[in-house]
Amino acid sequence: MLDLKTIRQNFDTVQATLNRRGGNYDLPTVIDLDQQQREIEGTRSQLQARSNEIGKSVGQKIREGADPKGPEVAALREEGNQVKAQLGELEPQERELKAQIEAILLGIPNLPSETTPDGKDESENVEVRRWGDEHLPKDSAALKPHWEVGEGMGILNFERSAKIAQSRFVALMGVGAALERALITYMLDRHTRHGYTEVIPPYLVNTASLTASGQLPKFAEESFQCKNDDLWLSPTAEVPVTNLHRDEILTAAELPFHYCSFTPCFRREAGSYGRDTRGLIRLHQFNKVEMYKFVRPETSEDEHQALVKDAEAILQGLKLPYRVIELCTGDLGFSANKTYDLEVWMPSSGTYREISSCSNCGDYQARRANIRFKETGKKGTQFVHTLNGSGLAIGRTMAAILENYQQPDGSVQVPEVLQPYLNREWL
RNA sequence: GGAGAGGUGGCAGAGUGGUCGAAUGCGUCCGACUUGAAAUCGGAUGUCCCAAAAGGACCGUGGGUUCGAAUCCCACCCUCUCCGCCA
Repeated sequence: MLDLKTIRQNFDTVQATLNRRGGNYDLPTVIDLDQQQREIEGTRSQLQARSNEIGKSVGQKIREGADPKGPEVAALREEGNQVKAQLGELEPQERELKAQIEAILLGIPNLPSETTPDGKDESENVEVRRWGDEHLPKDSAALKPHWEVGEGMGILNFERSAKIAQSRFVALMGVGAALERALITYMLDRHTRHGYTEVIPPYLVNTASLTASGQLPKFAEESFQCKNDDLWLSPTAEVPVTNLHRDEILTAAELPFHYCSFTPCFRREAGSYGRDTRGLIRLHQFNKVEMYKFVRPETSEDEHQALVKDAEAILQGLKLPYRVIELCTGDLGFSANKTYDLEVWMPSSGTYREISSCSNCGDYQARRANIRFKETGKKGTQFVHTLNGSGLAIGRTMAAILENYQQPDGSVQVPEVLQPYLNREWL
């Protein structure tokens, strides 16, 4: 959520920065409503002050021995009732205005960072670097797509999953399930060794949590909802982990918090009918290891770079070729001010596919979630900065392994770093 | 699912109609004592709105009673304990 005070004081700058994303955001209305609200608040708080005064003096008079039913007290009561009647009109107006402002603000995305490149859509994203050209498979043309490999080996089963649930689900069988588990463990082991605290959060989250991290109210159709309860299936560990510290005041000394969290993720993928219909790329349920940081504002840019490196380390460990893309303003996610995507090489299609997205959300989520920190000895509080990044999406990692480690004879080699976890060299 | 208890400041915990934004303890900060530290003593210390003063809001949430509500009434949410069931 953007800071109302900032919008008020730097209207033109905020509007211009927001425009870099494209799209239309109704800031003038916010300002207008805010002005109305503040006017009413001024009047209301004066009336409130008078009402408080009356209340106090009634009490005092009675204590001093005035007749509670006498004319002196009755006059005050009468005035009190009048003030109250006026308040009764103003209060609902003010509440309504505040609600309208809040509703609009919750629908406005984060401001892009100054360093985020301008662009209208993903075609204008900027490649930052590539890694692992020496690991590119030799004869890509002969390689099969990962679903054919997996189904051929009997480790991926899409048909039966459609029977159990729907399309866009998969069952992992035998060594496929073991590979999934090995990847999860490998990633968590690596991140915890580098100072991330492992978290297994609830996979069902309430409306307040989804609002805090930015999925609601705008993207309700993207999440699965439990009809009988105020609960949704979490679309990413980012949601529960953000809310670990919702409505908390942390102390400066305990920051930063670095978390890593393995969770299943559930997404309706509404509006992506027909895209990536085969394979592991776009499923309603997938596993992911997420990294998440709560940091002091002045460190967030460095923490962001480090986060990307931590995600890259997984791909490098697996020797999977990838490139790093910086998203342009038009492709930036709702809560992010700056995002790097990691895209892994998929030989069967000859393309790089997103396997990790590492975002700096600045204080945007922290405002929505009301997560602040306090400097000991200093007055007041500040919002923390939050960052999140996949480290990595497990299903897509498996897809990349099945394709990149595929041999001409159809067998698949196990990446070296996973061999200890799987106790085998070949799938 | 049945019965009961409870939600108060960073934490613990008092407060059952006005003098309560809220005792006390812990924690934190400043100072004294000390070579230094601990202990001890003195003082300070909630958050939010408003540019700020003044003022206002906030004792789970939302309503109600009252001149006046942390305190009384209603509804809802959540937590805990016991019983039952159960991974």
